[in-house]
Amino acid sequence: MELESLHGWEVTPQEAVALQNTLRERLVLRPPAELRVSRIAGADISTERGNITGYGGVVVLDAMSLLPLEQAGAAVTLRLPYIPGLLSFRELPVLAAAWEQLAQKPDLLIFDGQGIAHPRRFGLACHGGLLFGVPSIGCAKSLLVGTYGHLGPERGATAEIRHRGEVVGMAVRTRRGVSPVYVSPGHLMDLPTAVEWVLRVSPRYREPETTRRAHRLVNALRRAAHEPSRREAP
DNA sequence: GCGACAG
DNA sequence: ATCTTGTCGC
Repeated sequence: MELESLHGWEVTPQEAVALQNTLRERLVLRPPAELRVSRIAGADISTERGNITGYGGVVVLDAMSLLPLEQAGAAVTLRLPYIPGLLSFRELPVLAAAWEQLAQKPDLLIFDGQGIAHPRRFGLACHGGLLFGVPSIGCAKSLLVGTYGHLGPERGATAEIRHRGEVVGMAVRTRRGVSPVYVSPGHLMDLPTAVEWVLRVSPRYREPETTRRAHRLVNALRRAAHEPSRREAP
């Protein structure tokens, strides 16, 4: 039984921290031996300034062609503000609502945030992978913790992210001359496999195609709900 | 105590 | 993350 169901996401920041320290013990930082990725997905949310409703979405792509196969979206009232280190408690309720609508779950899920490159080694991708029971990767646009050394300018260049003496992730250059993305394992995943997949799904742009598709979906959902649909006008 | 701080 | 116009570069 998931601890989340016991608390129903109604947690204080203090309880959330305690929950992270407990759930972290369940992480498996190694991909299943039989892992075969044919469907790969991205998840993201979008909000308004007032921070009342969160629009979340998951987009599933064919792992080879990177073409969309299925997508699902949801709108949920956010319970927590953004608190560094507790992002999963803000985003997962709405992402879970979208995830449950998928007819066919993906083999791998990439989150827009950290995996174990986190103060308590339990970032969004760890929590989400564990909650959904799916191999997951964290791919963030900036660092939450840790530092890294020299990174070559060419696509494919990498540099280990270290935090408290441990390698927790990798800075990965997905496009020449552009700032890197920060990759770390979520659940049922290891760092080399995570880096390999992020590069594979980011053939042209800085961010993974999965993340880009999810980002576009949730922004469209938010605008459709906020902006009066002003289409037909005789 | 002071600064840092995914989205 | 969101709010926003123009602007620099391939």
